[in-house]
Amino acid sequence: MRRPTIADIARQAGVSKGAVSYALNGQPGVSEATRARILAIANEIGWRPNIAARALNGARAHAVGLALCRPARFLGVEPFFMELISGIEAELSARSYALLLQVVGDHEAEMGVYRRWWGEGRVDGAILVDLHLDDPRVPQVEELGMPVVVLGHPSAAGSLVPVWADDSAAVRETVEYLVALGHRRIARVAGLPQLSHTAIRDRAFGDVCAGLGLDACPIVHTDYTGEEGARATRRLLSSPERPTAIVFDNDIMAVAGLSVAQEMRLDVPADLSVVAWDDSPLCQVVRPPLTVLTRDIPAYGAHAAQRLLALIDGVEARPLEDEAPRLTTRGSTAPPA
Amino acid sequence: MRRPTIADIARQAGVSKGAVSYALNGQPGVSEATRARILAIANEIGWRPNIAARALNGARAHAVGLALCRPARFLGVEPFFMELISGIEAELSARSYALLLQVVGDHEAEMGVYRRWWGEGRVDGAILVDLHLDDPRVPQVEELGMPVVVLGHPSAAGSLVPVWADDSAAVRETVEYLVALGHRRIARVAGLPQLSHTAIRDRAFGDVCAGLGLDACPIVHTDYTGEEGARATRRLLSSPERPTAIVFDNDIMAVAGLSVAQEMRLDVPADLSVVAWDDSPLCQVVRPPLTVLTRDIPAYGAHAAQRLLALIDGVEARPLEDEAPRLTTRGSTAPPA
DNA sequence: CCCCTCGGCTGAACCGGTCCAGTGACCCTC
DNA sequence: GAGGGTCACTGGACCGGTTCAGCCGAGGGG
Repeated sequence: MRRPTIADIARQAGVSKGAVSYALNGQPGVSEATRARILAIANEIGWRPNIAARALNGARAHAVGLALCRPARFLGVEPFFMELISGIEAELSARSYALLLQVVGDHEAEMGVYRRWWGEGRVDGAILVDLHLDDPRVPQVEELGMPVVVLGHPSAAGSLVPVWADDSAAVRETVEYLVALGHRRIARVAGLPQLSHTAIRDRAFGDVCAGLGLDACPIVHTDYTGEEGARATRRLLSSPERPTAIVFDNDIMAVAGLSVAQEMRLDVPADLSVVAWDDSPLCQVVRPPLTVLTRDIPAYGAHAAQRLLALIDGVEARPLEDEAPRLTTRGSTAPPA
Repeated sequence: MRRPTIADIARQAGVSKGAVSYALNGQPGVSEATRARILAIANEIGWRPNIAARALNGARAHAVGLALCRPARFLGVEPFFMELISGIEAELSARSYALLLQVVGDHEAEMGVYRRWWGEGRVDGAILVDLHLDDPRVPQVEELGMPVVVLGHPSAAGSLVPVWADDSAAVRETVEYLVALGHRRIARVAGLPQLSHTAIRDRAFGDVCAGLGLDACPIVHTDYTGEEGARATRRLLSSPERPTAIVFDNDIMAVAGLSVAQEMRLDVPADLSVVAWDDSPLCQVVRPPLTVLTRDIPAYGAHAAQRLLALIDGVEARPLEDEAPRLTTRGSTAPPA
């Protein structure tokens, strides 16, 4: 059962292919009566435009790409990506754009994917995530000439359109809140040090702590996994000057840290306050529920998709600073005992 | 800067388009010398085949679709989908197939997506997940004539190619293990009752409990969220005949249940044993670490992708029963006090 | 009444590949 | 040395749309 084409419609309607094309695309050149007849036939025989044929005429591919460059076992852990994707999706599907997804092993493979997608005309643009310091992808993508929106701070985005949130403000809010509660020894269990947002949060953390005249404010870097989060927490809590509050860079490490504290017979929040970055159902089911830095991740994705679509349409896409993460206090933070 | 086409290569090599096509596709019809020359030129100018042009010749779209039909906030929670996707991906990208992803609100929208993808020639096939009892998508997809692999039990897959795991065996293994430990009152906190795998697990649970002559073995249905998992656990633990072991249908509910038990001053595993379905880093960071039913989810996705690619290639794709989930015991299960 | 305009439509080129029929050139063979 | 076969390659149709130039007829203006 062949898929119907405009030639089939043309034959049935007794007009030319050209007329059918005009009718179906809402362009002038056919009378209303003919247009209605053609639309009725198209509808009846279940015609759909063949995107390949459309794309061949220099038109858009009506798809954008997203390549994720973290090992599968890390990806699954964090709700972040799934939420981000659903936000991107919502925006794309409203405009009938498809999302091409690929999980890659490293940046080289990721660039290979972009080159292929772009070269084959599969996508009209892409969204770059997890920016690194001096990210090699930025100049390479710039050279490729593909429309790209970057999820990350403008300082690392080169000439690409950035969509970002003010992590520094969030760090400041958190530390100031903890200090207001009476904490003086605050630690940070951070993610991968080569990620640009890790660096930004690190610097903000250092600056705020110094500005408030706090004692040692150690930062430990991890790979975002529960195991490393647990190990980092164990180390921090075993030190002679153990912190009374720890800020974690994601939820799974925060939960792991919570478990470690309880294992070490420390009461949370009396002996240790815990803050997690990014809210997730997980943070609310553990006891005590975790104080978190909340972001609207789907909105974040949606905004990136909007900017990308604008870019593809040739509209000048301006950088977008999204809402800064907000501190949501729950049971895991309190004045130190 | 226009993308190079085979016409450009032909001009530079001084041959016809046809010869270039043969050379680039490894087909006979050109001498090795000419082929080498053409490949060198193609490589030099960075030529990539335009998939639209290829697809137009009745060739494959070289993409498969996956539509996920759960609200975004549920999707993010479970690592399942991300792991599944990365497994599917690994198989697809090895064959240079792309994955089209869409998050939809309901089955009707999902069918709309499939109709569009298939009608537009965007995909060569799709993978159907989260089968329901009497799933309306099955007959509709059959009618569409699109190659489809179903992740779910053959009994619900109609004429579509199923890839599934023996959940019944996993349920049996779990209950028998708990009974061997000395448990007599075992409960199950299940997922959405309309899902076919929930029904299968429910039935297996009932059968095994009855077969072993156990007392009341209640089943509570939820929407997979931590909140409902917590509520279900609270209800079960408040009943006069409270269970000494609970088997949860996912990890987040198991963690929520664990928290509820600890809140109610019940010791896990002394007063209550907890088993989670699907291992995830989460299960290992909480205290005690959870006994789980482990599946190799990426492999599951990879197998589905393999079957789908076979189907697309016109090879008869046989149903595939994947490995049954294995019980991995950790600290959350023990003989009842 | 004739010319001009314009709406409505046709026919064909075009996008970038694939693939088939056909054409020489060359070699082998009887 | 004529006939047949193979090899290497060419030219062009084709896929399913879009788009443009051009054509025809009706209606309006002078």
